[in-house]
Amino acid sequence: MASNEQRTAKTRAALIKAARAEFAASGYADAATNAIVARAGATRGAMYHHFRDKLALFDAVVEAEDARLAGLIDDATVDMPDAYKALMHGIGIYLDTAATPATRRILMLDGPSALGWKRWREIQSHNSLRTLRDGLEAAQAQGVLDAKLSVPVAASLFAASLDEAVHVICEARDRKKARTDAVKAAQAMLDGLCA
Amino acid sequence: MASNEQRTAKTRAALIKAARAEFAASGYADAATNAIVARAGATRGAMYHHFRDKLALFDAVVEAEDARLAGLIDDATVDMPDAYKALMHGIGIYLDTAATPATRRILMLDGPSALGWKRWREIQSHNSLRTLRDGLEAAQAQGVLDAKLSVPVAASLFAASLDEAVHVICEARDRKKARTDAVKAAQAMLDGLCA
DNA sequence: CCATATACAAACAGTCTGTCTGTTTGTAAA
DNA sequence: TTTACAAACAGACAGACTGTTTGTATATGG
Repeated sequence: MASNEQRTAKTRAALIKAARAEFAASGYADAATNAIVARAGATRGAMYHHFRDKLALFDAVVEAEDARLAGLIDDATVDMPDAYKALMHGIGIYLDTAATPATRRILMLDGPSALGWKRWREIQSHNSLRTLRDGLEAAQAQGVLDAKLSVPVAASLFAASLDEAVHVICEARDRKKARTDAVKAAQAMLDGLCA
Repeated sequence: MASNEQRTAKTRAALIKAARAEFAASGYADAATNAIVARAGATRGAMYHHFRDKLALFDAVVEAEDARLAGLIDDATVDMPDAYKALMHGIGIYLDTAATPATRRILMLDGPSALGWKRWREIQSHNSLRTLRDGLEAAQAQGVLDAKLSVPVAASLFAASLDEAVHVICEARDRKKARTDAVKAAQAMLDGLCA
């Protein structure tokens, strides 16, 4: 009927999707593997066959989530020659996409704590953080960004303030106003990096 | 012999101190209450008498830790009339103090995940984040900081990049160089807020 | 068709949290 | 000072959850 490859792909995908929902709803610590496999229509046996442990499953979810984010940003900025404009546009996409409960909880709340900062940043380095680093590098090449700055460090610090902006926006009573304030502050800081 | 008040103070202090060490060593999730009370020379019964649950104990540890941080910054900047200089000096203190394993793990890794971003920021709002907000407000009053920016929002975003700087410094092979790079980027962003 | 590896199922042991019950110690009024 | 009560603490217990282990079905390659 189904080849092993197909079975594996199907089961893994179902588990990751279910895990994403469960981790988003309960947080990493309180998400029971039982609830995950139930939602996926699988068993714990299958889960522990495909993933070393609960953390490995979470790792896969984080990776998928951040890759999705990076894809959205890439698509939206791929044909923007002006580095500064592309950066500001990418920031907007990031703020709007990451400000969903699931992404926020998984990527920027439980991610660093569960995976450790190092592994968490390593995942982002290939995905969402890469888009920002590429943007800053382009800006530096165009002479917009201060040549004396370390791009990786500046990208990390700036990315962190964007993550914080997501939290600020999500918890604000007036999200619209919070978003404008946050964008204003982020732009000011970006301009500072460009001085 | 010992009054109830004294007993309570002694036990609570011992528990918080032991919990700090245990949370720092194992992280919030993997720190067993058994290990905490053993280190404190107490029992789980005593612990659950003084704290609603493990999370309440963690909350107390976070609060104490952030208060300590704020105190250090306050002391170091209290008699600096120039707002900008005080900010830069405070940033240095923050980077050096928060870059210890215990503070980093408890305050900036497990804090947001375990307590939730809202509660975590609420604690910092009274302590370390307050020192930064006060500094930015003073800068705005002195006409240094852009008057159009929302100080609370700018403080949050900037604080997040400082937290990130701590991670970057701690994980870098060359901490010295990482610190200079981070300070450079942070100063550039601060200057952007001042433009 | 057979032997083996892969995919999955279910029971099991160990750990840990929060609660409950019981005991000791302090406090305050009679 | 005795007595009644409340606070501080100790230890046992139940429930939940993770990771492992053992067993079974399905696919794959010879």
